[in-house]
Amino acid sequence: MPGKRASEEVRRGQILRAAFEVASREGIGSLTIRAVAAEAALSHALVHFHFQRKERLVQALLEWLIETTSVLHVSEEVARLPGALDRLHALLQQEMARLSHQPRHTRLFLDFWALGARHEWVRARIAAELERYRAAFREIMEELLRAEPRAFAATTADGLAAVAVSWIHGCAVQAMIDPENFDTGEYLGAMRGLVGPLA
Amino acid sequence: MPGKRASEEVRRGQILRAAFEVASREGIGSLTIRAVAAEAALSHALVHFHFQRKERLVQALLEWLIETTSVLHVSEEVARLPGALDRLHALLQQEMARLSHQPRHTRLFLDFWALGARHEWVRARIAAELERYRAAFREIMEELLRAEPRAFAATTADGLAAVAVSWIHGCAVQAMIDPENFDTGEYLGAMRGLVGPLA
DNA sequence: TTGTATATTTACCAATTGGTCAATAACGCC
DNA sequence: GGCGTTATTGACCAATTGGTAAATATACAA
Repeated sequence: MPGKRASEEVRRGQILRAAFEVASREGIGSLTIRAVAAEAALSHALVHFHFQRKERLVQALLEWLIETTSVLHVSEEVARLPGALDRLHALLQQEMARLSHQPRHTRLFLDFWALGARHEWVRARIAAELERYRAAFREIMEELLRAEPRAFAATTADGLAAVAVSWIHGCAVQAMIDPENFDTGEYLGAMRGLVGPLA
Repeated sequence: MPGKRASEEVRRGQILRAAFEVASREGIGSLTIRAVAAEAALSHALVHFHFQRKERLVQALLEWLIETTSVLHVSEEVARLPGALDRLHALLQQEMARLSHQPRHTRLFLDFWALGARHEWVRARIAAELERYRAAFREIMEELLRAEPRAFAATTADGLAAVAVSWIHGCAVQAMIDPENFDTGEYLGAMRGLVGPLA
């Protein structure tokens, strides 16, 4: 006996939010259509009706995750900082704060990351997002090189951006597995100590 | 009709190697007792006989993985390098090389890492290993601080070790998801450019 | 050879899973 | 109110899964 109807758009959003709840709580490996349906208080057949195959639901969930994760948005406030180095520091700090403020998003991203090692479409999608991330850092690094050409003579903007991205991701996985020993201030201070003296 | 017998030790090793094959090929999520048994050309009941529950097999696999991964072993050659900074560079280079030379181990580690976000015993085991890893780096960093007290005045050995570990792990996950854009030389060169000028 | 311990297997069970399908009720339209 | 469209549901299916138990062949000792 069918319940109340809803538009396709509303229903899909509702199901995707439920999928996020289940996946972030139990892991993508434990994401079942039935669990999602139960979370959304719907029948599992309805999930099939809106997403056809399970793979498409997971695909849509990855898109949803990418869209709803506030990743590397250079805010007005940060952009208005005078020195390129200060902007870099602010950006690193902002990204580290994000890891702590959206822990479920970060954890789920790690899940997809692991999934990407086996499923080509996941790998490609994340690689594309990774490229955007790297490009945003590269921009800042180019400014930095222009501002302080002598101090950073030994490196390139690409290289510096790569280091920054690697570092952020390393922090993400460590914060996940060993949160007690993860001290944002210490990590940031050390990075500042490394980059700062050059300028 | 039972096949040839084998000692418990031999058989356990055989099963664990099969488990590694399956897990590294298809992911931990797809690791089933039957798949492992098929890989080892044994009956699935025998796997149960030797490991009781599936969780124990996965547990044993994590131990096996940690034991057989050549992680951060400071070789004689590296230890004999004169400068602390040179030793650090050599160590970073060695760790990056490991990521490329044991890609299946690295991938499987990432799988366990993601698993650790949901299973306490995985998290605790990896956190312990992470602490060992960090401690090894801390040792080098302390030497570095002793050798160049003025250059690294703004940081601590703990902080520097944390940055190094974060960076290595960030490289690991990036190399996994986006191998085409992962250039060891570039990454290493940029890190050298950051740390080198200080000394 | 006979007997015993156990490593190994086949057969089986219950639960879960992705997926399909026909029945049905809610909704907009006339 | 009647009617067609379709979102929604429960029932069902086949495959896979972790796990158990009894049967059986193997290795080894007496």
